[in-house]
Amino acid sequence: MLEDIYMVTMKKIAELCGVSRGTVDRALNGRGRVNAETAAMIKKMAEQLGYEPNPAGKALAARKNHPVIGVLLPSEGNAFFDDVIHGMDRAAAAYAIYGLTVRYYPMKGYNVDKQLHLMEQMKGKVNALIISPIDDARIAKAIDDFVDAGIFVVTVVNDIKSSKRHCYVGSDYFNGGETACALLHALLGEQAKVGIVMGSRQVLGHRERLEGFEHRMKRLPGFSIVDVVENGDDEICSYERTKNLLDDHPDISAMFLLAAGVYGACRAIMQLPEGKRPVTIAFDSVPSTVEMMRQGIVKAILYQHPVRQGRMAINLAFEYLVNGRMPDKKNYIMKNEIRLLENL
Amino acid sequence: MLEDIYMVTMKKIAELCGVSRGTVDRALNGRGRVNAETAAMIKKMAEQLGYEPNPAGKALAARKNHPVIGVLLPSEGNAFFDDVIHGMDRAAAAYAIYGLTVRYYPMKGYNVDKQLHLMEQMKGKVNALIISPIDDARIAKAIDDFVDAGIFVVTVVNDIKSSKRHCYVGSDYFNGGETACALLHALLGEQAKVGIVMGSRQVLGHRERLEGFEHRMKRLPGFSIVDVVENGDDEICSYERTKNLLDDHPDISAMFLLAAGVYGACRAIMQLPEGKRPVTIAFDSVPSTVEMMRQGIVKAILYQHPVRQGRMAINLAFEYLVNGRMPDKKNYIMKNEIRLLENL
DNA sequence: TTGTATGCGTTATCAA
DNA sequence: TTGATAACGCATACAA
Repeated sequence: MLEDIYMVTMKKIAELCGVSRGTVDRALNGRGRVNAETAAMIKKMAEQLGYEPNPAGKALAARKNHPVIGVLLPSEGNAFFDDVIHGMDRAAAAYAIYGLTVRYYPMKGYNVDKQLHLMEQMKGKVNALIISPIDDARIAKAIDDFVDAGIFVVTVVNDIKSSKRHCYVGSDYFNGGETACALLHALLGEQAKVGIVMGSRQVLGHRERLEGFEHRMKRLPGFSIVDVVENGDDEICSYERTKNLLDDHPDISAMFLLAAGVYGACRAIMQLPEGKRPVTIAFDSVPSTVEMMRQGIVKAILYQHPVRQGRMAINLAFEYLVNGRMPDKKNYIMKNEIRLLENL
Repeated sequence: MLEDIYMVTMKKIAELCGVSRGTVDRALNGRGRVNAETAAMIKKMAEQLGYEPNPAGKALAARKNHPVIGVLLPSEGNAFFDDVIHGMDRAAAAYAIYGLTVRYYPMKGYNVDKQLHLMEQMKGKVNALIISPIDDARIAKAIDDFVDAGIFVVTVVNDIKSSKRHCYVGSDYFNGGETACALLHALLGEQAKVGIVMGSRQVLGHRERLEGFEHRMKRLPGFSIVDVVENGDDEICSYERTKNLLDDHPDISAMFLLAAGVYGACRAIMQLPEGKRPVTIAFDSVPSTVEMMRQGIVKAILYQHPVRQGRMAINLAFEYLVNGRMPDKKNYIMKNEIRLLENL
């Protein structure tokens, strides 16, 4: 009987220990005001019986609490986050019955001061923080302050490993780079001259993708990276830099667009005659990229389950706030999926 | 305040209607023994206030009920279902606190009489049926009997559209075929002579995959199907038929393994000299197929989220049994993902 | 330091 | 046909 382990209730423990339910509650939840010996005895008993608190009971009793999750994302003008937020909204709707509220703090781009400012605003207003942090020491420090103040912190999409955040939900960027390289290998065969367009070396995920790509490439002697340009996630810049890249290196046979700015880069690629265009792959199925797949410019994309990332982040915060459950892993990593136009 | 709409409880409705909570319960849950007019009034009030039952309350009260989900799968000796069952187990563990039990009825292969026999055994013992049905009129009839008896029925992995099943969880097989064809196109370019190994034309999903492949191929004049062989999901048969296929058609440049028997087919392919081997793709990342990817025989697979399929099937049954919520869709379709060795 | 009473929202049982 | 009451598991305010 699988469910028998859940049949262990506080009431039962109280009976077995010959104390009241209140005492059991205080002992198990460390609320103090309880004899040290009795507490030890109760804890031991709970341990032995494999007591697990019943979430439904907790939820019911906690109706007066109205925990708030604060969500801080650089989502303005970044279509990828639309899907992340969609996942969050759906999860939030499901948990509204527990009195859970989600409050969004959107920002544009990767300005450290701006992000710090928003974090300052959130202080005292949220019981959990979901953040897509900039990879910066000051941000790490600010996150640690939240954790030290007893706030539950989840990083999503981007991570800061040096911080005390409770856990991370996102993709494996290094593996994304490896997979991209293997994909180009599968598409092109043994020989390729690759042009790479990235967002910014300031962004940890972008760097890791590049490293993953290079790492996988070591096993491919016929592969070489012609050049790597940065577009700062800006479409116009992406267009210009890609145009220059293609002009300078007419021998490029593959393009790897490892971050935003896909549309701009593709516009530059489209200027080449149809037979001369490099095989192009990109990340994420945002609308403009899908359009470029329809046009035949982008051959395949790597998909990182943005909706699930959003849902999972809310999930973890919910479990902590409402059920008092710590995440059982430090990292929740989504697979990098390969998608063609056919299986978008 | 988003959560205010959920603050509508049965108690509140009872007060507003000037009746007791018991009456509200009977009216809203259609348990009978209630005056038609009062029932209508209560329902209207609940509707107006946007009443949503509180799952936590339900869970607590439903501890006395022990709903049982019966799961009938042709899982014996089929590694794909291991993942499906894993997803079910995890979901079941999460719902055990609601007193939910899952009971498995495994079978081997696609014998209609055997499946009917097991369904007969389940009668009266389960409150919901999750089944991977054989595409047969007698099975459809048996499913209808369950539905008529008030049992909630979910088809998973395989479907019978002609039955009254409440909903289907699985993949889009036609799209899987299309995607496979597009993938081979991406890997091989414009020219390909394709050999196809399938399980059985008796299996709806296999037929649909083949149709999807053929449909997508219409846009590829350089593509042709050399031959289609059936292996009955048997490794030895798969090996023999594939061997004959390759012997008869030395010009084959691509192999599409659209069902089980991947290992057997690969063993036949391995007998060809390394430079002469066709580009091979297959479905599902079962261990033996993964091994064939490591060996470099299978270049890519199509992945159909088996774990999520299992989880979702349990989910739907749970929502119905415990929360009384009908599924909001008839079909829950997983994406066909493309995976290389790198992103398995 | 400990016990008791009450309430959260729903359902089931029994009495009216 | 209805209403009252207890119960599910947990948390908390208050009494002892």
